[in-house]
Amino acid sequence: MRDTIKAFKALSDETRLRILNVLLERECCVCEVMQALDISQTRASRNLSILHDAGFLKLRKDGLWSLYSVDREGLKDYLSLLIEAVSRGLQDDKVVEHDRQRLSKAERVGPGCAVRYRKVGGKP
Amino acid sequence: MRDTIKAFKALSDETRLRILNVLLERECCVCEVMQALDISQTRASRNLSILHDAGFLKLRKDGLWSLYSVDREGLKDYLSLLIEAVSRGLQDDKVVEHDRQRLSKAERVGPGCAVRYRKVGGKP
DNA sequence: TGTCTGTATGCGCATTTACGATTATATATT
DNA sequence: AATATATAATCGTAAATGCGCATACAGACA
Repeated sequence: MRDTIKAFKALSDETRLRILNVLLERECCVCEVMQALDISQTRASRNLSILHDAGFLKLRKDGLWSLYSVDREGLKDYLSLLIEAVSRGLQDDKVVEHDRQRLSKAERVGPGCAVRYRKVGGKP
Repeated sequence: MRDTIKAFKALSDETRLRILNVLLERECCVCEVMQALDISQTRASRNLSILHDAGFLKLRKDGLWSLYSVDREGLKDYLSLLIEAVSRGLQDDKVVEHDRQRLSKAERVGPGCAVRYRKVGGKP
């Protein structure tokens, strides 16, 4: 689940979506990204590394340059895996499994539902 | 782009992924969700509304109860649209279009690349 | 070796986010 | 109408996030 969250978090930022779009055009070094988006070097570098860390980018070093890229098919496959995970349920996760167990015992109207979260006395 | 970001942001949180998983089992009211995840009412309600606002959940009112649900196919289709948007590029977006234009003029080695972000004097 | 250059990293700050506690709203029920 | 209950909204706070500034790091080359 942690990786899934990390992946979605990487995609939930305007700068990073813009970077992804630019990289879909072609492989870029950091300074090309900063030129394309008109952002600072720090900002470009850090968001590139976030996307890379989340598994969306490939990194190739060429001398001084860090060349980031993303192959469309690879990205599509990766996203498809995420879709499967979400739409079928994260079955291999212990937390989620525990949730399901408790759900089976959950009652729509029960003695300990929302009641305990209300002040007993009400307004005097 | 704003909606895309909102959707991914909704998915990049453990509580909300857990909620989604529970709702994939069956339709639930808020108090069932809080029982299943063992979380507070406030927390359950707020995160449910975030997922709903992002377009992942359907809401049905029945008396006092708010019944949230998600149909697997609908979710899958919705996620597929997001994937398409990301993996093909957000073409209908003005910001992104502008980025692409600047990219076409961007140079891998240019006079105003990373240089301007370095202190001129160096260390004395 | 020393310097130049592209990239990465610490640090501080402002903004955003998630949460609990409380209060408000809406629907039943008596 | 009065009360009870399920849910939503508000407020304050702690943690996370994004960014710029400055600096560190690594490769290229004199």
